[in-house]
Amino acid sequence: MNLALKPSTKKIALVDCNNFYISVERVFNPALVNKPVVVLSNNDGCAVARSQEAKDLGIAMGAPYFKLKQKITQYSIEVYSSNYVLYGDMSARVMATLSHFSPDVEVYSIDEAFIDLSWLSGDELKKYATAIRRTIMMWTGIPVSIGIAPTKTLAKVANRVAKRQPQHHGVFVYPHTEPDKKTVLDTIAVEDIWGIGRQYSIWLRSNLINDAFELKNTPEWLIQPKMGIVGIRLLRELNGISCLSLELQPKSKRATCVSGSFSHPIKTLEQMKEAIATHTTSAGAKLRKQKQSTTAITVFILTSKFKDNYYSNSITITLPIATNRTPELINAAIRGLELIYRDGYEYKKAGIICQGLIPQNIRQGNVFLQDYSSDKQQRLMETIDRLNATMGRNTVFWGVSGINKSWIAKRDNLTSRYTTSWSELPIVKASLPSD
DNA sequence: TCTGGGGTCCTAGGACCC
DNA sequence: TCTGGGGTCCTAGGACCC
Repeated sequence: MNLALKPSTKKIALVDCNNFYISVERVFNPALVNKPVVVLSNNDGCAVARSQEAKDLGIAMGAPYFKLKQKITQYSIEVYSSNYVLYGDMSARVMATLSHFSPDVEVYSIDEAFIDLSWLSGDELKKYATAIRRTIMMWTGIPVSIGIAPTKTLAKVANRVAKRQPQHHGVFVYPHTEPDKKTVLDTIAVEDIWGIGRQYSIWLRSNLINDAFELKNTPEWLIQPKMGIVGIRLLRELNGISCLSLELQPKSKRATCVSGSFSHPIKTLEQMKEAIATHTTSAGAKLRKQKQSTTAITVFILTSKFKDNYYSNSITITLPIATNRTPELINAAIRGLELIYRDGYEYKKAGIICQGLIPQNIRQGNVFLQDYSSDKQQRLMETIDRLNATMGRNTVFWGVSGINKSWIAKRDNLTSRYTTSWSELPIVKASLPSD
């Protein structure tokens, strides 16, 4: 047998926060416990998180808000705009808690982490994971589910079992014997496997591969032509052969994107310039925080795809020198915008993507241009970032970004940033019992 | 009136080079 | 009829994830 195909002996745990955004809202507003709650996407567009009670009422992931309004009134569903500052801060607390339990933590997303527990014996796993779960609840108030298996893909499967089957109390260890594995994999529909999305599940089902057990036993030659190397890896992971290792160092980003829908359509170039300049300003701040510079900037604009007269366009501007300075970025973005903007359309969304990111300390000189490194410009950017960090976002901004910003996204039901803003600390209202 | 945002990886195909 | 071969780099588009 090929050495690389040896079954994994690792014990990988996937720790996943239950209904994360909802759980965060509940930490700061316990009255929401046991009630149907929905959190909306940016611009209050559609439902991105639902409590179990809301799921039971048939609120689908991604359902547009305007289609939900009737149900929301009918069942008194609580609705919140997404509060990413608060969710990000609570996420960091959960991840910090995990690092007390394993030296090897891969933060996979805002609400999930893979951790290595390979040093534990099979018998100790359940007890240890239960302790993790209890500690996270105690320190942060967030409920989690934990699935443990020899590969990441199987840990995802185990996590699903932990979450769906209450008898396991939120912790499930993937079994060792073949019949037990079959029992678990039989319950996982093919579209619920990590890495199988809409297109692949349609194809798999048309080939009579309907669940994880059937996929596990499909020969590689059948999968390869359609799903390529990704499919082969997935198949092997299901068979206990590790193809995806733990990524302990966060990889530096290859691209950074800032985009957004408008509260109402933009119909003039002037307003669009404001929007693009605003997004570009955020992107610049992101790049500087990541200590990266960009070599190219893509501008894109589009109208609603749900309406007639659809128009979308994009353009990529290559920068003569990699930069993360807002004025240079805005110049390039506006230049791009002017090339793709057409009058007579109602634009619904716009954004920019910075690509070809490189570490900001590597500065590739261009012999035709003077190099501006480490001069007043650099100090100016640092000062602006510091002011905005300490005195609030947009304390200092560029005039071209506009002042009114009537197009800015809606967030009508926003909770406070309880953990990161002194002015928004939770208020405890105490009243003395009257006799 | 109202349909998210920010990412990753992989592949195919074209341009270009020797 | 014939159209080198091998390699790299870049880009666009598809599929997926949370």
